[in-house]
Amino acid sequence: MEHTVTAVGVIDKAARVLAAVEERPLDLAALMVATGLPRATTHRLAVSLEGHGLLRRDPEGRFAPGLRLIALGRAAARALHLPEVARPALEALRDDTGESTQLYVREGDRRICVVSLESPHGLRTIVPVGASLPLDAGSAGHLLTGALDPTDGWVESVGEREPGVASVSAPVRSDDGQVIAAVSVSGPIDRIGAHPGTTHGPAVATAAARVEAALGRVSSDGPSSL
Amino acid sequence: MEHTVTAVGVIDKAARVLAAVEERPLDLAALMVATGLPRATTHRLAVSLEGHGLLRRDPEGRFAPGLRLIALGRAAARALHLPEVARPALEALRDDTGESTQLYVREGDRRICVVSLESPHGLRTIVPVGASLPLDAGSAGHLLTGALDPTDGWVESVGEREPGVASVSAPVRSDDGQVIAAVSVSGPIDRIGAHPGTTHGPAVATAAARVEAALGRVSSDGPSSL
DNA sequence: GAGCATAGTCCCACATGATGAGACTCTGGC
DNA sequence: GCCAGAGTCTCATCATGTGGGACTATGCTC
Repeated sequence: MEHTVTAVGVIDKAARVLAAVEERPLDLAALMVATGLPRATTHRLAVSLEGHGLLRRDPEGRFAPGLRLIALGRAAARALHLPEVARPALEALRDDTGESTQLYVREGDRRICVVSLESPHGLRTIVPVGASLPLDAGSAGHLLTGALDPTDGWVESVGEREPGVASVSAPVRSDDGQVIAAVSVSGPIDRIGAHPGTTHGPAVATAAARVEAALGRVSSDGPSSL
Repeated sequence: MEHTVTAVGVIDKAARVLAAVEERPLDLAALMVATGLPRATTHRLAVSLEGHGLLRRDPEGRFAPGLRLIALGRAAARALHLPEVARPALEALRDDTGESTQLYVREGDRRICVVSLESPHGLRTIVPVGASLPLDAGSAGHLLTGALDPTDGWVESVGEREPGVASVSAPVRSDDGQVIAAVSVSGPIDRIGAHPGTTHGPAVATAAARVEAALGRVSSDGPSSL
């Protein structure tokens, strides 16, 4: 795997250690293999990261991501101001399509609605801000697992989360390709049809791209999979 | 502010940089002041961290926590297996008190229920796993803001989240004192009274301590505020 | 219980990578 | 147009990180 090289070699190595344990906790030997570093170096870096709470030992003594990363991850999400930054694009999407629009972010194995704008139609989908929904139902949920990489830039679902409701979603990605949010349009099948992506997909993808642009510089100058 | 010193000075400095931007984004000058590092050093470390996605520039060019931290924070939360590890303690608490018990974690400015065990009583509070609730109502919400440090080890609330419902919560902390979850007992005021902490507080605090113990080595050997 | 392989930890001579003062360019305020 | 201070970059210096190997601990096999 390609590794980012910067002007500070120790940080490069430390980043490799953090990346190595992201998938699953590793003992020292496995961490050596995963990072390609000599044992003494691996040990010294891991213990230093542990000292700062960036790694921890699980009950089996293996190295795992540390709890400081939870707090720092929260700080990163907070600093993004995603709901505020995304709102204009979702308003335009609501006005353009006439349907309810939402923005979801992933939290653990669920998704949380962080922006919700309702359609003027009498019959409309209503998702309150703060609503917690599963990942395995609805177009936004599928996107937020990161397992989909839609070639058209959007995915649709029909009747998955709720009978009679269809939705289209597009991913908001960081510069390194990670899905950080999903923009959605949703409405009754009777009005938006069984293939809402055909009609609304491009507009949803455009809104997601606008959110990405509005976020400005997001994440590193590192390798991008976009 | 005291800084952790380990065997790798560059990681010590990088951790200071990450800590400095946790509260709010900082430009280079402010980051110098916050970390006490010379400008060239600060710049070089910040750009290297940015290269790995651990920092990013916000639209004003200030350094902020990077999006890799969101993914790593998720990995840290996942590796903890908190719901599974906490379940036995919550079962014992439910059996001991006869009331519904829950475990909440913080997500942004809300809290999510990750374990929910219901009382055998016909009249009982029901919070589904996955429920997303605000932080400003209910004992668990107050705890998860991190602003409370209850001397008795628990806090109670009455009728805040829902009329007729009272609750007691105790914090689950990492070794460095951060609140990572809240253990709660909740039930109708008519049965558990207007001061449920008097009756159930010690048991809730004990359950939280059991969860902490069950987590084993959690976070660093760094300075503890406990 | 002995033997062995491999885990984790630590030491230290040495090579090299990080340091930081200062030079340089850019930008915004006056 | 001037200036202060932002951000970026260079490079001589030396302090630090490196990594081979020694050591201890642990778990497994016989």
